[in-house]
Amino acid sequence: MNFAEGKKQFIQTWGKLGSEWGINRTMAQVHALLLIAPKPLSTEEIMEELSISRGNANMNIRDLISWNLVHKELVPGDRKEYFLAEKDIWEIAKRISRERKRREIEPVKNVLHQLQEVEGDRSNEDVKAFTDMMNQLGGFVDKMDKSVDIMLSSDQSWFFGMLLKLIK
Amino acid sequence: MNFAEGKKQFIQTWGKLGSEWGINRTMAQVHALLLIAPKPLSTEEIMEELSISRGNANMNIRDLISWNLVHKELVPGDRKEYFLAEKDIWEIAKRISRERKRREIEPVKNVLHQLQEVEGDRSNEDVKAFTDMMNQLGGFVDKMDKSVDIMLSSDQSWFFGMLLKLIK
DNA sequence: TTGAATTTTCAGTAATTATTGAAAGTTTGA
DNA sequence: TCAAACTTTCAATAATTACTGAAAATTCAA
Repeated sequence: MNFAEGKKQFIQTWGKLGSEWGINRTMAQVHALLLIAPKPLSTEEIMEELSISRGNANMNIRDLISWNLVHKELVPGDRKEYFLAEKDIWEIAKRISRERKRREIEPVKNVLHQLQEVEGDRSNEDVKAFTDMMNQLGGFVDKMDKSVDIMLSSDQSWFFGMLLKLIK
Repeated sequence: MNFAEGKKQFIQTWGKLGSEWGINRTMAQVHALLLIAPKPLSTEEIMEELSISRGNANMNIRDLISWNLVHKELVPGDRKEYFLAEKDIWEIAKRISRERKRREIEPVKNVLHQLQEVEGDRSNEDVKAFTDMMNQLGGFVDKMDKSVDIMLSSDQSWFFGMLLKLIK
């Protein structure tokens, strides 16, 4: 496979993976493009490479910035903004984890804790089943949340070293 | 909060979480309903509780079965099929992980390995950046994949015990 | 200040994804 | 073997999500 084909396939694959995990396909494609770019790219270049409109490019770049995966780069003597992606994969994983935790896990955690306190006849089997499940889920989400905290304060080799040390 | 409100909120919350993670909202809601049901439910009951059509209920139940999260239960002397969800949260987490690994991670892993072999001028900075990123991503996905394997062969208390033992 | 360059917004539209409901298919007891 | 009970399929439709492009807002050099 040559470079041009490889690039195209990477952008496609990353976009598909993103959409399978609830991330806008185009945002993932912009991310893919920036991940393999040796230099910062302008909005124009991103529009051009992915054949998307200015509005679309702008919104998805902003979104990537709000995930801390991309930042602006200012080139002296140039009015345009350029964009550069974080390239370290462990750092990328941490930033995605941090945002998903904040945006999606913690709100659910709070709801589950609320739901552990529903009032109702404890001898009623529906209420019993509900409360049991809320307790189980609440406990699990708490542990997941703490696991993410550990990961966020680790470096890659320590983290995987610990996790994988028992492979046969 | 009373039971009826709590149930409604749990179904809503689980559906929202699912959709944020790329899972059909209704499938997640059917799952939520079955998770808190003390007995197997029929298609009719699911349609009724969630106000969805027969076709929709049927497709999402099939989907949950294909994820190994739900199975059929046959009641002697009854023609209808009833559905029961796996209730153990660690088992649920494993089954979801197993399927996402199989359906989404492994295909990406294979593509990334392919992409590590793109032909091209190594002195070209675009090619260099591309290859470096494919190597980094390939290595990372391999480690994630192995981590999931460990998790799949662990029990909950061992897994979290190991992971959380270093919390200050 | 001014105005050209650039970025952002957002109403309208397109594309994608999910749902309905009725017809076709299957199963099972008599 | 029949036919009622039940499940599955899928074309049509609805709902949701994403995208465009032009206008508005912003920035900045002169």
